[in-house]
Amino acid sequence: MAAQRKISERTVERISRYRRLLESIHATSDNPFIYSHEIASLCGLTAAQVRRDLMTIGFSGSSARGYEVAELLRSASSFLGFSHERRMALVGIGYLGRALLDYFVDRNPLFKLCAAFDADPGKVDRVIHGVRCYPVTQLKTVLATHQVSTGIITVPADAAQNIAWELVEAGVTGILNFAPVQIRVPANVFIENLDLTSALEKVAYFAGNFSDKERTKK
Amino acid sequence: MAAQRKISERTVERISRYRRLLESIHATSDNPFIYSHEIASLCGLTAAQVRRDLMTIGFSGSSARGYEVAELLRSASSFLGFSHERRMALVGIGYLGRALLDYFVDRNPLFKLCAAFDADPGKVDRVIHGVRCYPVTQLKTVLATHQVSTGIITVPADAAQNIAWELVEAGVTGILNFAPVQIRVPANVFIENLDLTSALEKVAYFAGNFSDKERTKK
DNA sequence: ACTTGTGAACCATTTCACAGCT
DNA sequence: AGCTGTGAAATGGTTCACAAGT
Repeated sequence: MAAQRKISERTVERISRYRRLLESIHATSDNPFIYSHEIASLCGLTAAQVRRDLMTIGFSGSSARGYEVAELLRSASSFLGFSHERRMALVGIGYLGRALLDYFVDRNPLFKLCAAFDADPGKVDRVIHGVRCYPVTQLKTVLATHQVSTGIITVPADAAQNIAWELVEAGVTGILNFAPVQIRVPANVFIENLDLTSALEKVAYFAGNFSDKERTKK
Repeated sequence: MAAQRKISERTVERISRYRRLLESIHATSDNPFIYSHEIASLCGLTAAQVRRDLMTIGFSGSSARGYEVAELLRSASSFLGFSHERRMALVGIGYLGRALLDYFVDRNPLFKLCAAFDADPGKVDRVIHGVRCYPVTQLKTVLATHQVSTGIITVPADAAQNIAWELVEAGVTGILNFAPVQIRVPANVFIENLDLTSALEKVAYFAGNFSDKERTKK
């Protein structure tokens, strides 16, 4: 109980990365303990950052042996809400949409991608990468029966806002948006914009103007 | 000249978004001027943020009429380095790689995606979405002839570090990495990690714990 | 000796608030 | 009256540095 107030987006992202790292360590290494500086080095962060994050999710280690891998893995999973299944839907079955279906299906059994939608009748009424495809017109109905809480938008920019509204009306409270437009959602819905173009233009910018973000430690 | 020191990644990303917004406004609207609060509202930001960013790139508007759209568009393009062509290559022709080929090809004529690579011989020696595909073994040779400065990594996690090294050795100074691992590169190479899994897990986290990031203005 | 946990310091980014312009 | 440009304040995030544990 007593959920901590306001955990930052950055922290949640890092917890997700720690979790995957620990999963792989737990599967391959026989050392049941790990130090903050080891996690840090594997994730490209500082040890202080890792300790701060673990403090934030209320996880404690031992001064002598560090953190117990299995325990931390469990704790991070529980923090991220891996205790119950989460149902997701994707809208926009273009190349990117299909790639994401492939990427997310079966990556995590608790994140169930249970429906995909498209406005093009030629793309629906079939199964792609194991996910059933429906016409967008059926979005509300299908989402209601599947209890979907999270949506992924991969439609063209001009259609994105409408789709977002429909998702929200259908009960979705979290959206991962790949369309390169600012989408308005009610305050109780979380939206994460992944703008591939600006990501690439950023890389190009810093590739040109020698970056020196990496700093020699100490 | 007199390049301003240290422009933040956040700022560059926003400039990229402003630029695309202005491009569309320039094409569709006949009003040659725009106010900071208009840009802000269209991008989901505050007017102060927009003015600060434009100040950062050294662009000035007029108190009475705001910013000249065509001028600002030109200025943002020039800031982002759109004056000269930039050559890019993608490594890893899976579903995601193919989707990105489709996404980035012809999106911006100055960002030329000129080669794709894969370790699987069955995936190469052909043209996908207009991009020629080569075996990874030819990476260095092909990149050298094409003068590629920017790389996109969409290979599985365990192959990503090696590919990054090869890209760097071939002269690449900016990498957009989709593999969910921390990649080490020399300090003069810029790397941007786009981790789809942690993005989705973040959305799921905040979708569960009602976000209230949106705040009523004033 | 080397670790964790953490207040405090530091640094980056955003927002405020207002002078100055039109 | 309503805008821009910008110091200064506020906020948010990261790192320092050290007490305390083993």
